[in-house]
Amino acid sequence: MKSSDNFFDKVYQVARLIPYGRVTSYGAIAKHLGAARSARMVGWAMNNSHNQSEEVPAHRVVNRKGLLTGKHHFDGTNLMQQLLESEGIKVIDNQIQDFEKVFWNPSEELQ
DNA sequence: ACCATGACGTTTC
DNA sequence: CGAAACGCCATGG
Repeated sequence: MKSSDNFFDKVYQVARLIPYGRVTSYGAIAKHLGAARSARMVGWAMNNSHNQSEEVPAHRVVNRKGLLTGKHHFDGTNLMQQLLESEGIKVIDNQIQDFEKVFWNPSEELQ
């Protein structure tokens, strides 16, 4: 356990706030946390999300292009895609369709 | 303290 | 329009 888990904790909390059928990007979360240039850290936090006691919907977090870059880190190869499709999100070849439509901006939606 | 890595993002060629 | 390089920042060795 780290002392400055605050950053990671924030990422996890925001990730859990993602509504059903919606997705967000690492940069959006990072920006909302005040670390717009730490988008990579958000991804790193997701990598550590398995360390968290509570489950984190990391499958709802993708890169700015709407590409499931992190699907490779899931148990299955297409688990992430299936989870998103299960929520009504169209995913083709690791690419989310209508990404801007399902995009969830924490800074705006959460206000 | 320094070097290497990473589920990103933006700019440049 | 597509690919590559650079930048940013935190964690680990």
